[in-house]
Amino acid sequence: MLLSKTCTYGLLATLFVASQKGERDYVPIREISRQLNISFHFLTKILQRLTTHNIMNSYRGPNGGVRLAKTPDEISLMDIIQALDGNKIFEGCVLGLPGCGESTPCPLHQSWSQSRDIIIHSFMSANLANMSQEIQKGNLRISGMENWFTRKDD
Amino acid sequence: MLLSKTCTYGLLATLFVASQKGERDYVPIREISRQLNISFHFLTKILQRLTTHNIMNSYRGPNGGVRLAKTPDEISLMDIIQALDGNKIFEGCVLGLPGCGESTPCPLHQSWSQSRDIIIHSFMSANLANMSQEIQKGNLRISGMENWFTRKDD
DNA sequence: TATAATTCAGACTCTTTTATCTTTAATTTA
DNA sequence: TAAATTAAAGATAAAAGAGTCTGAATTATA
Repeated sequence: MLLSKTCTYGLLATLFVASQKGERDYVPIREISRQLNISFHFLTKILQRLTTHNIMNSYRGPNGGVRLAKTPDEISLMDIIQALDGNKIFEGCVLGLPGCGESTPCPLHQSWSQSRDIIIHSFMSANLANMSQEIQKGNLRISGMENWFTRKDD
Repeated sequence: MLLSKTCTYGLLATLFVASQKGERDYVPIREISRQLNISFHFLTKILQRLTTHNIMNSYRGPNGGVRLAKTPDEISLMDIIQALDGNKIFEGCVLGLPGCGESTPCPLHQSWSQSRDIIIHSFMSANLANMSQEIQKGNLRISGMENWFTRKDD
C-alpha cells in the first residue's frame, strides 16, 4: 500500500468535487460520503485536513459543504497526497536504512530512486482539471461497484 | 511505506546471511539481531515465516541458526517480499477501486501501472547472489549507524 | 545425564490507522 | 425566533502492525 486509506479517500473525494457540474457552490460531505461509499465521519475528518491545507473551503449550515479552494488546474494530486500522507512516502530509503544515500547506497537504492521519480512526476503532473475532464467524459472512473448499494451506517 | 517493517527486516536479515563468509553452516538469529539492531524475538518470527516459505532452513540447539534454503542466485528479493508482505502491494488499484482495470481505469491507472512494473522488475531481477557480492565488496551497505551501539533489550 | 544454546510457539502489550458515535457551533429558512 | 441542515470537534472503539515476554522442544557438548 503506497497510499494510506485516508489519502485515497481524500483523492477520490476531491476528484468527485472537482468533477461536479452545475452552479452549486458547496457539495455536502454527506453526499460525497454516499456517492463514494465512504464513512461520513471519517470523510469529514479527512476533508477538514484538506481545508486546513487550503485545498478545500468549507461552509456550515444548509447549502453548506466543501468546495475547491483554488481552480482545478492549480491543485495537483501531489498536493493532496502530501497534505494527507506527508512526504515520508517519497523520502528515505526503501529498506529504512538511516545512512542510505548516493555515497553509501543500500542494495535497492538505484532502482528505487528511478521508480520513485516516475511516481512523483506522475503525481505532480496530474491535476484536478485534466483528471475531472476525463472523468466527465467517462474515460476514467471514480467509484467502483460498491456504490450500487448505499451505506447502512451514519 | 511500500514495504512493511517486517519485510524490510526480513530482507536485511536474508542479505546478512547471504553475505556471511566462512564455512559455518547456520547463523544464529541472535547474532543477526545484534548486527542489524533488530529485536530478537520479532526477527525470530520473521525468519520462521521465511523457513515455512522454504527460503531459509533452520536448526535448533547449539551451533544452530538459519541458513539459505537455496543457492543465493535462486532467491530474488521478490521471493522474500512476497513471502512476508504477500502480493497485495503489486496487485490492484492505487486508489483501491474494485472495478479498476484496462477497460475502466481509475485516474492514476496508467502512470501507476508503469511505475509498478519497474518496481516489480527490479525486485525480481535482484537476487541474493549479486547483492551479497556488492555488499562484500563494500559497495553496498546493509546496516546503518544504529549498530555502532548495541541493543539493550532481549 | 546435566547443562547450555538455540529455534518454535503462543499469548500478550503497545502504537498507529481506521472507523464510529456524540455533542457543539454555525447558518439558512420558514 | 424556532427548526432544520450542515461542518467542527472530541471521545471512543475496532483492527492491524510492531514489538515483547515466557515457556517448551530440540540439539550439542561436557
